[in-house]
Amino acid sequence: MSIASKYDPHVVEEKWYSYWLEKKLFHSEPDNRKSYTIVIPPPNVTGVLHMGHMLNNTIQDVLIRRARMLGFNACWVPGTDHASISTEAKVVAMLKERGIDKRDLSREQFLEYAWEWKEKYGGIILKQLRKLGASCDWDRTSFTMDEVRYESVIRVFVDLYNKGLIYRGVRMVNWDPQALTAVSDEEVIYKESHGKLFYLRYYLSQGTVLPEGSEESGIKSDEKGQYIVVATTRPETILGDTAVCVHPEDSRYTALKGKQVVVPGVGRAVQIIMDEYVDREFGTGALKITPAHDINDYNLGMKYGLETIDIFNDNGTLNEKGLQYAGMDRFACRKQIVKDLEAAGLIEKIEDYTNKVGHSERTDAVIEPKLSAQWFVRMGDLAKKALEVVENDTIQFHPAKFKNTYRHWLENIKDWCISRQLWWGHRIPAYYYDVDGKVETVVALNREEAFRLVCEKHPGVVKSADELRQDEDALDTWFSSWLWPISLFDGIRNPDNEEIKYYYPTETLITAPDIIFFWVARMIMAGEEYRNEVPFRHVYFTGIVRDKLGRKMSKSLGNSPDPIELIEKFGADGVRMGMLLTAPAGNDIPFDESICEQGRNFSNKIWNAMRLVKCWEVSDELQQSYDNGVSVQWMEMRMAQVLEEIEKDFDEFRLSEALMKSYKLVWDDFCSWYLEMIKPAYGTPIDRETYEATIGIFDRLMRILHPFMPFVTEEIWHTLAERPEGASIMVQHMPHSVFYDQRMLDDFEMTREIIAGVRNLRNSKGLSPKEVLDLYVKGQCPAMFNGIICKLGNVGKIESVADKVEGALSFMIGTTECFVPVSLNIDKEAELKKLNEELKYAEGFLATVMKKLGNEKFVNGAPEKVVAIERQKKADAESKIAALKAQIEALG
RNA sequence: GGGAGUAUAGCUCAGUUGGUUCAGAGCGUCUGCCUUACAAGCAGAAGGUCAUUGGUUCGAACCCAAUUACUCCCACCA
Repeated sequence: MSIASKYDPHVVEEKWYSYWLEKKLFHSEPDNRKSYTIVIPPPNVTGVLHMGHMLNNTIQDVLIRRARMLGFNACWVPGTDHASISTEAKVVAMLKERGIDKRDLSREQFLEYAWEWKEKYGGIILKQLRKLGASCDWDRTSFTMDEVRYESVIRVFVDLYNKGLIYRGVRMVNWDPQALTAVSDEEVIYKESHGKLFYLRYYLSQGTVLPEGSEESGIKSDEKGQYIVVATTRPETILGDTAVCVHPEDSRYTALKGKQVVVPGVGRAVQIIMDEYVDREFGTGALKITPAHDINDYNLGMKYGLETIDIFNDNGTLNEKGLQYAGMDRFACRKQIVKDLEAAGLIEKIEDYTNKVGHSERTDAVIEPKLSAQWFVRMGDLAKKALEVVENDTIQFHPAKFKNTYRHWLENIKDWCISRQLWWGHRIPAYYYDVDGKVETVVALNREEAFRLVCEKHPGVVKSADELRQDEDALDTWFSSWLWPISLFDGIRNPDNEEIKYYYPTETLITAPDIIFFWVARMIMAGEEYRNEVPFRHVYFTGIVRDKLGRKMSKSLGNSPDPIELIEKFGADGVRMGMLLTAPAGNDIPFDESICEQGRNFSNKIWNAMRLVKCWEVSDELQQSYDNGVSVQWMEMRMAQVLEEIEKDFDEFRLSEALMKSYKLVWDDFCSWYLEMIKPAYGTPIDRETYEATIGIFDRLMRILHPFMPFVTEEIWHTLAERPEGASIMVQHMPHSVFYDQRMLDDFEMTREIIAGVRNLRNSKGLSPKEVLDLYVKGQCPAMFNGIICKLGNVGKIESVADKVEGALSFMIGTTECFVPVSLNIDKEAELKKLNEELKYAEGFLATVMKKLGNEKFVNGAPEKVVAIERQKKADAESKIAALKAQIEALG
């Protein structure tokens, strides 16, 4: 038979993926089996596969394939996310390249381009997932903006609004005065910039008299009166000042409590407020408060009921509140106001100062914090329920340490701002109209419905639906993602449909820990609100894939390998295995291409094991030998033992451990031991019974490995035996652990050690593996595997002896002495040295044991079992020491 | 600034309720082998003061405290 000695994944992977698709093996329909559902964390629709996806989706595939083989109705639903911010940014950039400015387009025109873009690049990432072997039910592929998902999102918005859980409020946004739009936090780039820190004088209001002795503190005075000094980097914003704040425990300013100061150059008297927010060390410890132009100031303004004075126009020029500076650009104003204040003697000093200033990623303009009306979801009750189900382990986190992070966030949660100043996304279904010069709002599923509501509320005010003005903003992308596990099965629009009842709740969510708040927490909230049930039972947090220097993978660093190229190089199975081996849950993965080599080598190892087995000539006449019978028995038991461990690992989501154990079971136990044990001598046949047993074992080993390495296992499974048309390993039963005899396994461990001892002896003495040696054993030794020892150690005969053998090399396994007579001269010096070292070690060991046993507190305090073990150790050590001493004496 | 986490062999990680000499695995390294499935392989070996310092205990890699270093998340420095 001619089978290539190297496994070639390329043909195999193509072949089996098409086969699986063709036989509809990934597709799921509700039936009477138990469901096992995973919903994919939807990747950005215009994204391309990176290493993070590889890891995440490999894990999902492992779990879903295993569930399928365990007899569940496994359903893995794929889909993509419209990702408002990043997709819109990409479309804007694309338009710019074509010489089109977004501002010149209408909303409709822009969206047309955006959909065009989506059609062109959307879903590339899903195609790439197929290369990885992902067993998604592709018939169910969804998009967060397709019809079902769109309607679900809008319905939820309307519903929450009607329940009073959605409201409109004020919030500080990052305003780009050049693009005339708000930009997201992610689009703000903080740059170091060299500016000045201006120290301004705020005089106390006329008539204010401070008590004696306050001069040496923060309060100064000159001919014009008493004043305090406030430091600022943005002197132009004093036009919007409505307070000055100091720390309540700052002794320099205690006298100021309840007093007022005058904003320099503006003449407005503002109150002094006291709050612990102020950093006493910074500047003079006094802070000017401009609620309209700084988020912290805004919060303080809310807390103390301060007036909010917005001094800017949208384009960054001063408005009428800017007094004589109205119409000037904000930076020109800064220069002018400094000049004017200096002239008026209101500036104490100016220092150089370096700080970080936010710039717009799109236009590079300096970001202006600006108050604006936004939509919010009330988090109170939703958060409470979401916290509860994680605290009481209805939902389990793996690893559990993320519960802490989760708790902290939910306990300090703020309302969720869900409006975004974007076009690409779900447009907010709020409609505005005017009644007596006042703007009124209705929220409805669509314009017609809105019109109907308006007619009820204010009959005759609005003539037609077209007159209603719909909100220009789109919803935060997470406002659609949080419904994903429900909306995928149409559970929002049709809450009682068969699919949602069957597939929901899903089983496990696999995601990265950095979106625990954005996504995980909110899905839990939505699940509680709309299904009254958690969306998943387990959350498996993957690590972040880094390069081998520990840096995050990023495009700009160019340190992210192309997963598709990796698959080309090492095969999908190799890459999958490489990723999983170094990826315990929640740990970051320092990724190095070379770890995929181990996976590739393993594929090859299995391939060659198959080659070996398939090239044996099978004899029907030959009786199974005793040794072969024992070998089969041992392998079966060993497999049962490891399976037990693997099952436990899966229960605890220790996937790397489970894979490593499977790896060693196949490579070490099966290939290195079992196959060597039963391998017939060259040119001789193997008996049928052993052969069939071996095929059976091989078959089950492939099933164990299948979730990790789907392609190579399918290929080999088909090679091992004739399979009916349409058969596939992916729908075979996963082997279960069965009873095994621990004694027999322990005996074999001893056998292994004896064989290793003999081999080691050869190695260290330069004896050829071809030279047959004899073995004499003094002490306990299982005879069951003697034939195996002879075969694998190339031992001629094994004899049990009562006394030590003169002139032989020796080694000890526990308290058992093994002697190997050799023809060559024994190097007495070296032997003595080795024996003395062992003796020294054994005596040291005995000493520690004796110390323990001599300690009354130990003997009385420790459990009996532990003491008994110590006594046994003492006895073993003593007999070992006696044996070693005897050997040393014999040599010397 | 607030919160969370990590520290064990050259690298990546196990180590379950404190109790066997418990200090482990894989990779890498070194030595010897082209042995008839596989050199993408086979047979062996070496490698660690369990970050540091104290404490609790008969007994600590494990529990407690402090220190040091690193990582992540959130908020952002007037």
